[in-house]
Amino acid sequence: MRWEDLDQETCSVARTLSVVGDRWTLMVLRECFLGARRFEEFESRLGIARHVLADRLKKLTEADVLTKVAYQERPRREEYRLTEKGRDLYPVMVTLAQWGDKHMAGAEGVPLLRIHNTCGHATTGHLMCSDCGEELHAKDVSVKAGPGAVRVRA
Amino acid sequence: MRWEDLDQETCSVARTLSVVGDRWTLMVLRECFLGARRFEEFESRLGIARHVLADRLKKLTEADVLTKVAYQERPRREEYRLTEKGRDLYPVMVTLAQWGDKHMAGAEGVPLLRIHNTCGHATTGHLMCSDCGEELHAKDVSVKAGPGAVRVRA
DNA sequence: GAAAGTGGGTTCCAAAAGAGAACCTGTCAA
DNA sequence: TTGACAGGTTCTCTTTTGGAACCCACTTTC
Repeated sequence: MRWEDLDQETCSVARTLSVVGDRWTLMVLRECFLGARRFEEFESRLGIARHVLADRLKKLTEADVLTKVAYQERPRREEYRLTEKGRDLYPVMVTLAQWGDKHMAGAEGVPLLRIHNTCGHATTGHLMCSDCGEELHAKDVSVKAGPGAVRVRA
Repeated sequence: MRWEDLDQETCSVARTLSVVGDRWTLMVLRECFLGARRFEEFESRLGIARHVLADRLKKLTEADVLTKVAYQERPRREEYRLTEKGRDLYPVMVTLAQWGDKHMAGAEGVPLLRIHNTCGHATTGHLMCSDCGEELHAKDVSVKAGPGAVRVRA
């Protein structure tokens, strides 16, 4: 299967990955959530090849995950900002980061703490059921074909 | 920067992506959570090139995300199962799927519903603060250098 | 007013990774 | 003895990266 065909899949994970599942794309988005906006910033923070960065920013903009906003005229300069759709990827970032905190941090501890400004404490996000409020674990969740299922998976 | 250097980064997202941030790896893991275990199953469900699949399964096994378990002797046949470390990636899968549900599903609706067996209802996971129990949103969370921070980021 | 700097790219080449198909290895069943 | 099955490996060809150089519209400095 070619990567470009992924968005045709009857699976939300596959469809999401068709947008952000690339080697560099999630790293670019990480920098967005950490405040990066300009081409130069992304390049120097990530050490990514410039044409690859240009391509990823273009694709993310086309996918409406980022948007270009002019921050000066003459010479016109534009920066990239997360859209609402892009900000909706925040839970993905947090869950990725937390897996890294748990399984990839060395003896020296986690590199970055997340502070919940609302309550003022260092926080970890827990995935809770929208219905009963209990924490969701893989073993307690099964899947069922939804309205958009073309074929049912085992 | 080369992809292999990512696990040296002082960032849990980068470190996580060094293990699962590959084009195909997350698709392989999706199938694991949907019940796939055998080489043949992964191949036919994903349409992935066989040598790429072999390579990803090997790397995931080396990273202790999957483990090989013999399910028959003579001829010896082994299947791949998620380890505890692998199952810990479940929140990542759910958040990816939910983003796809929200932003990539067409008019026909979401392809797959997740049922929380504990309460019996179709569920969506919400990321809640471990401390105050409120839902975590990007705008309410800031970052701070943790004990494992080598250099502080802006 | 020429030279250098800035931000955001594009172009080039060599190297690495991917797609697709064919082939290999035990083992059993027909 | 021929085939089938599961799980790979090997081959060739195409696509994508990594890294460096170049470009362009302006501005600032000499």
